[in-house]
Amino acid sequence: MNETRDRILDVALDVLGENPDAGMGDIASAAGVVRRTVYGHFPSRLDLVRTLTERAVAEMTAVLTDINASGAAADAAWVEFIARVWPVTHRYRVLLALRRGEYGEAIHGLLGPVDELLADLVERGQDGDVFAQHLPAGTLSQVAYGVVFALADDDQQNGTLGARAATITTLLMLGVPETRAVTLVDDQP
Amino acid sequence: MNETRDRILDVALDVLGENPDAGMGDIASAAGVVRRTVYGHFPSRLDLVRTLTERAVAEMTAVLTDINASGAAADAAWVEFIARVWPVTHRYRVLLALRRGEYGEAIHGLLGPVDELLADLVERGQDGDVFAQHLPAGTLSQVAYGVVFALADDDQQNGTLGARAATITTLLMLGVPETRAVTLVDDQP
DNA sequence: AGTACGCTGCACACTAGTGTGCAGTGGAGA
DNA sequence: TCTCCACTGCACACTAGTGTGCAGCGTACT
Repeated sequence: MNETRDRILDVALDVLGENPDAGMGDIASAAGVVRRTVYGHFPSRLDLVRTLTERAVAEMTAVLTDINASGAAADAAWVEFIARVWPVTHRYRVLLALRRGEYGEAIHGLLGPVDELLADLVERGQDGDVFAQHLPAGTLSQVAYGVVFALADDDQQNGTLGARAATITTLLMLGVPETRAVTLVDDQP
Repeated sequence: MNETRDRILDVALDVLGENPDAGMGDIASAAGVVRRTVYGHFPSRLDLVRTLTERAVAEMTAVLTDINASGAAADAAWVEFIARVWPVTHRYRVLLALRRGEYGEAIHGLLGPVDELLADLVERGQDGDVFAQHLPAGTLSQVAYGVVFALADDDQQNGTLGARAATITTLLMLGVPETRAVTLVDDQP
């Protein structure tokens, strides 16, 4: 049930991914529905965007808490994190744009938990001398996963090639030596 | 002469840096001037944005061609590049936002020359085995200087601390080993 | 057959921005 | 002093989006 609502959400992710300033009308017609119908499911544009964000945040926090609980080394945990979120990263590339822009404030709040989990992971790596300390954990984690989104955005076919490159690039900037980075990535099941 | 025009441009850089969607009215009042006056100098919003971009591009291409002519090694050239553009990078952080958004097409075109020069520099480094090859030169250069802008945006006081951290972070992601990166940065006059 | 419900296709009011026209004002320079 | 010119302050027309109201329509379920 609610297939129209789901289709609107799916399509909105695409449309807003292409152009974060797209209007309700654009989303509606992309979903093969009339604008009025979208308002039937989401009272306001912000509601739609918030729902989208909550979806994304739920997925990412699930992965991150799972990984954090596994007690793996920070660098291995990072590799697993990228490997697991990569398939959906391109779909959620819109998050990058949403943090700035109209609803920045509201969205930023929702992303808070993800930010914290990532910062914790990076900090753990820095404390264990696995990651470099040229930047504070909060900043480094933000920039690193910003790079992941940027690369996912670039990698249109979203192949495994991109996943490997993204993982290596971020490991490098986290201060992991290239040889170790390659080993970690190739050990991935 | 034209001090009002210059003030508008300066202020616009700040205002649009804060909020890329700011209107002509916001820019005008921030410049202590009435909206109508802004239109006196710039026939349309796009004209203003284009002028701003041309300014930034001119500065960056000047630095890059200068460095490219010096014939330094790619990694040393990169360090010099960051050192020289860093002081103005925070001012031009708006460029990040402008590439997407309303005038993306137009702005992207203007940034072309900068993109090419950067890609050339990175490619030179890859050919000489100074930089890693996990990503094509075009992508790697884009992501790396995206990180520079992101860090400049984060580093509110825009101190030399940030410059050092930004340089090291980007060198790492370019595949330069940490020891070498630190040496390069500390050799900087 | 009847009903409930989700979608449609209009209508509307409202907001916020862009870009233009034009008369008026004040100060700097010939 | 007179003139030029930049800036002002208002008017306006236009666009593009948001969000709402309401009658109608078709389909699926009972």
